[in-house]
Amino acid sequence: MTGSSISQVADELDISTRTIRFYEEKGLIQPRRTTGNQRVYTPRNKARLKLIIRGKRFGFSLDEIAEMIGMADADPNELEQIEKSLRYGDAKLKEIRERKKELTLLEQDILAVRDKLIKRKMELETMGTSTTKGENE
Amino acid sequence: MTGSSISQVADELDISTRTIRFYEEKGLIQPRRTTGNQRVYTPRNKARLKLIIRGKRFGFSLDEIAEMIGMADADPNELEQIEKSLRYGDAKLKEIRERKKELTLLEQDILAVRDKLIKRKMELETMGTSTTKGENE
DNA sequence: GCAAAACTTGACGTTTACGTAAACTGTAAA
DNA sequence: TTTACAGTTTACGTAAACGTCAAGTTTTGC
Repeated sequence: MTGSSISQVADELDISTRTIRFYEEKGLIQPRRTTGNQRVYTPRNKARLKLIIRGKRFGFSLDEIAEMIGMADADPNELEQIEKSLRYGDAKLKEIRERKKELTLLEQDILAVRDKLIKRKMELETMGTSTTKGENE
Repeated sequence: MTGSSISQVADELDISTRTIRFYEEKGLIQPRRTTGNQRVYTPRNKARLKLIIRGKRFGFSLDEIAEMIGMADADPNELEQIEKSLRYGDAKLKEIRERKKELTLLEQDILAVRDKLIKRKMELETMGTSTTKGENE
């Protein structure tokens, strides 16, 4: 129930301790401290870090992620604030769904190239060593 | 059949001309030139740019994208080269599929936050104006 | 209880991905 | 042809996201 140290978390999530501290500087996480002032990470803190990393992998900037998280941390007593957060979250969800579609497009782009390469490979294999330059498109 | 100018492409793809020239500097595109040395972009060039932009949205660095594109440009006459490209492409496909899964996780993270916010909102609404500070979890 | 390992806060350095300005050239319209 | 706009290269500037010391503090293992 003690929680993890910063280097344990760094190992676990495969990021540097500097990165973790940097995210804290930016206000993305607020781990507790020991009496000796060392950072302690709960599972919840780790989940938050995972979310950040995940967001980053999709090209979201830390500022954007901060907003997403700001959403999570919004003072839960201000109705106005909650509604703003909900709107922001919904926009992000829409964006995420669009990216899913684009990811499929990217996948198809690569599959198309792959198909061409495979066809060309088969040609080369059945054709023996004759060096015919196929058309370029 | 003349192709587009750099600013036309910039408008079309919603990026700056600087960005387009920068991608060229990095070797990601090679548009033809007019007799007056101005860049001319074919639909194929544009498709390439779209692929770059798409890749960027998934957190791929320009260097990584350059590698992907290198795959597409591999000399189709060298069997060895083709096989290398295929392996590279397959690796990228695997990566893309992993990202798809993660994207779903990110979506779920945000949905979870959303649910909490909605619950809290309903509490506030039914509860009238009493300012009770709920527990923080 | 003491050295070694891990942690702390600065603070400056580096890379990526462009922005921006300068100084010049090509192109289109009146 | 001149004028104005679009394009070209070169080069310095910058914001984001960390990397990398340095110098001191805390924790841990013997």
